[in-house]
Amino acid sequence: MTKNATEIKNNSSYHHGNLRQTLLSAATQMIAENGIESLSLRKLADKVSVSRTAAYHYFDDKNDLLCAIASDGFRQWQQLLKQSEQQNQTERQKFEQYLVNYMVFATHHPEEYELMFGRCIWKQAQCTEELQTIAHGTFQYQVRMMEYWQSIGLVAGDNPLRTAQIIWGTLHGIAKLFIDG
Amino acid sequence: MTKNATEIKNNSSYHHGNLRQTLLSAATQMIAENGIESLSLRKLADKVSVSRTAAYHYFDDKNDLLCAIASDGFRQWQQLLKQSEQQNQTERQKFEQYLVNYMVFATHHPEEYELMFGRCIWKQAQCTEELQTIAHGTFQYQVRMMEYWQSIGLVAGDNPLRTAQIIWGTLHGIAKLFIDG
DNA sequence: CCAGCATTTTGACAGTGTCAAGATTGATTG
DNA sequence: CAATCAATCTTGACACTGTCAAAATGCTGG
Repeated sequence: MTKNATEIKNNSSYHHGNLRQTLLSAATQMIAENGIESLSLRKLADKVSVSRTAAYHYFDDKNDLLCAIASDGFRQWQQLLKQSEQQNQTERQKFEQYLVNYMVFATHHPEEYELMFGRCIWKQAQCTEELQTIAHGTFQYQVRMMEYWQSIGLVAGDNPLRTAQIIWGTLHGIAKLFIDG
Repeated sequence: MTKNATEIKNNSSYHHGNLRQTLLSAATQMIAENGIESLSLRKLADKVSVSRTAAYHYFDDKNDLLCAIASDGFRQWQQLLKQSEQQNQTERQKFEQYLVNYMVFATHHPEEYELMFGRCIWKQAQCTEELQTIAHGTFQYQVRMMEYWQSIGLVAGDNPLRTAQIIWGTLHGIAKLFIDG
């Protein structure tokens, strides 16, 4: 039973303290353990020792909660991108690290990855403003990296958007193959 | 209200006649229209004018029904593969047709495609024997095609399994990008 | 005609998301 | 300090879901 600081509950009080964060991290953990589809708001509430509808004060919806988790995932992932950009020396190393990072993230957090890129959120305009923004941001970030790599001739082609799309698609496909088998 | 022969119901009788096929095609249609997640056995039963648990005589489970639909999808797809192999002349045409067919199938039947390749079936051993067999078959079929193409030098590489995996992954990724946007 | 069988229905249960109304508490102001 | 208020959490309720057990129905061979 490992608890980090965000999961501490003020036991003695009716009010929780920081329920929103607690819900988010508990839900993320449950998803990582048992998959997205086996996460229910009620089980989540049980785990956090709170009533079944408590989450509705912080999230419109179950979908809204999932979007928040996915947003966190994108934040985390973008941080990973920046890291790999700083920790390596040659541009080629950075590019390779970029590819590797993608696969590592996807295979180490398969359920969260599925949540971020899978249909269950993006299908029909169920996507939060916030999620859309941050996801778009990370994609733009990658397009800019690609643009630079193409400008210095490290990657072939002259249409960074298209190239990024293809590479993303390829990595996504391979990652799914790895995950699903 | 277009009905094909498989959807005809023997209205006057308690017994349906060919409920299994009727369920399958009605479910396929509903999935194509409103997505996988909005298909419920009860709505399906309503649409077919039959009681909610009638399907359980033909399918163990909701999952079993989905697997049957996916199996049909694979059959249909494999037929498409064979067609493209016969209708074209040069090997290069055949290869290109193979790639095109994949994308056409994925973008024309996005929901069925999602069902076939998405997680909702393949996740945790929820996959039917039949589905596993036929899916494996179509994949093997493609590996053999790839093997041939590599043997005549049309496609680079000498490991058909690996190459097929990569191409599959790539196509899958790009298809998902097309579908989800 | 009737017994047995395949097929379909009814009843029931637990689980789910979600809304409306109430209960509790910490903070704010007079 | 006490009263009020707003934020926070809980209870009750509803419709919907998948699924099981038991009953009902109709077809079919003897």
